[in-house]
Amino acid sequence: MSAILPKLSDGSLSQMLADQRVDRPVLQILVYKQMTQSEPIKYRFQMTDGTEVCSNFIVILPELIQRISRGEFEKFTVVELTAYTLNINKQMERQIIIVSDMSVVMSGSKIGRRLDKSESNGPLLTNVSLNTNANRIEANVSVVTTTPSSMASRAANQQNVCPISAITPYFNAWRIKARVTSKSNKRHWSNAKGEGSVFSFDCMDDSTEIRVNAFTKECEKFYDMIETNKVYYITKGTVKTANKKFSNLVNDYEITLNSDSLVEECSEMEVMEVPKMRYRFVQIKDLPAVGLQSCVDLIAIVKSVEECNAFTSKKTNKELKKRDIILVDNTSYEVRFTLWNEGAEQFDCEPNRVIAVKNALVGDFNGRTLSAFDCEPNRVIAVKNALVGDFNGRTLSAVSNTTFQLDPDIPETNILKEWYEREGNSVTTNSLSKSGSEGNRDTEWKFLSQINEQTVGNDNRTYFNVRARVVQTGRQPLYKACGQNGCLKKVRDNNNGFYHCDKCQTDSSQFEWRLILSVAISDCTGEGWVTIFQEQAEKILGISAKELSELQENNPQEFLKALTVAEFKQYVFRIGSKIEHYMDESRVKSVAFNFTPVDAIKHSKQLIKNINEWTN
DNA sequence: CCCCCCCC
Repeated sequence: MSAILPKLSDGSLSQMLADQRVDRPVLQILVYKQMTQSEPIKYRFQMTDGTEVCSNFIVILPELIQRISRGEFEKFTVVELTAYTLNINKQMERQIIIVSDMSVVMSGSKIGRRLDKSESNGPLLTNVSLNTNANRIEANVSVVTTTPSSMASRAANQQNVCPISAITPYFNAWRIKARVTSKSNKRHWSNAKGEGSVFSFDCMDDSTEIRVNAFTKECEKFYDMIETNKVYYITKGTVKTANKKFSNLVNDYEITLNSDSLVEECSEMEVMEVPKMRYRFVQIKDLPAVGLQSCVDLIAIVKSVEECNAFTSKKTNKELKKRDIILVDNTSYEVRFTLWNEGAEQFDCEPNRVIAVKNALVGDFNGRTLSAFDCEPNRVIAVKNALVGDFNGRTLSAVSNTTFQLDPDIPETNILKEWYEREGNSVTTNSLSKSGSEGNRDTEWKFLSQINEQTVGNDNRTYFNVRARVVQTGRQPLYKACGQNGCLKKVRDNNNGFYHCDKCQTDSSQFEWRLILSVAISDCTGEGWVTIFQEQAEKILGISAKELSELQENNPQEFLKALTVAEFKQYVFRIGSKIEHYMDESRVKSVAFNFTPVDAIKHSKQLIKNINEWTN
């Protein structure tokens, strides 16, 4: 092998395990495997620094797991650990290294064997001193605990901060640095077990989000201190399985503060790197595929704002206030979004602004609607965590942790504004919030094994909702189409610079790249192939047919990467199936008409019910 | 150890 082999950071493992911070150690992967079948998926890696071997590298972050699925970290690959955290697992009495980011230095197939010490980089400190980026300086200073300075204490603060996604009930040495995205009111409760007060807040870092609860003593201690949008270090607390009844965040766990808990506000300097807000936007058009009572985030134009009305609930006799606003996005679909009580009174936004909503509740009154409860309206335009409901269609509601942002500083805002100015303000929109049964709510949920000649109609398409994982994508999705007068027929290359269309009977030097993508999808009962056409194919791959064709011609590696972005992700697909008869057999053929990524749907009671029915 | 996610 003539290639220059990468140098491993010899000695780094013993330092790392002794809790001495090593910045960006270069290690070789010897083997890895998936730890459990259950969610969340975790991987355990065995790595070497040339001398020592450690089998306790754990990968939890979805982004990294996706890269594992794509084969990026094959055997013998040399990687640089760009972010890791050492944790002492008390139950198992051993150290675990949580890897939250790593990059490939050289692929395993190029190296082809285990590297040993003679090929490593010699004493580690030499390696460290070669580099002078900010992280490295911090890493070095943090070891010098005998000479405290502001630098040193800041470095000490940063030390052992782990991503929220690494928090599980199985170790308690975590320390997170997180932004508070919403804070509840203080509530009093009394029942058979006693009485007390409680409040909760949602925290976010660049890995994920988590709900934090504080009861009675901790409620009094921390309620005034916690402020929305501020960043805190939090350490010590009881980690338990999240109660989905009270939380709509995408996290299996939540934290309850206890008497050992420490909460410390971050200095100005330190808050910068914690993201302001994380969204998983769903398009309005796709709301029908979203389960009722789910929560979604979306970004939209505020088309109109109705009056705030007060009325008395017939069910509870409670005095309620509500305000409806109409949201529209560049799918040309609109939905009604209902704000409640203070949120309804205080909402102050002229039409035609862009709104991003986090955590809206999806319902179905006269189509799909969104609603919000007692939310503090910021001057914002993105909705996070809207709840999907089901009164006569689909609606969106805001719940207590729903937030919005007006004209958020993200690329989607400009895309929407441009669309609205160009055509959106004049286009006829399809409302998901009107009477009738449009949308997918009447579409039956099926497992893949249930889609067969008994369930599929003979002549027309039968529509189903399925939740499935993409396990493979076809490698030849592009074709040259005629493109004249809306003709999308495949053309034949005359090999003289002209392309012949059988349908139009023309030869033209022009053609249009189009997509017919085949994907193999799988659920817990079976698998099958579905066809995805142009617009939906561009959407699932996140690239236009034209851009993809350029990659195909100029960059085979990037082409393959672009083709496989959807692999191993889960979606809810709305598919149409029909039986096609051939000479000696008949086959069920399916087309995916739209889809929603499952991680954008959060928890859906409909899906959970469906799965429970199947498994019981 | 706690909240109902409300209305048409």
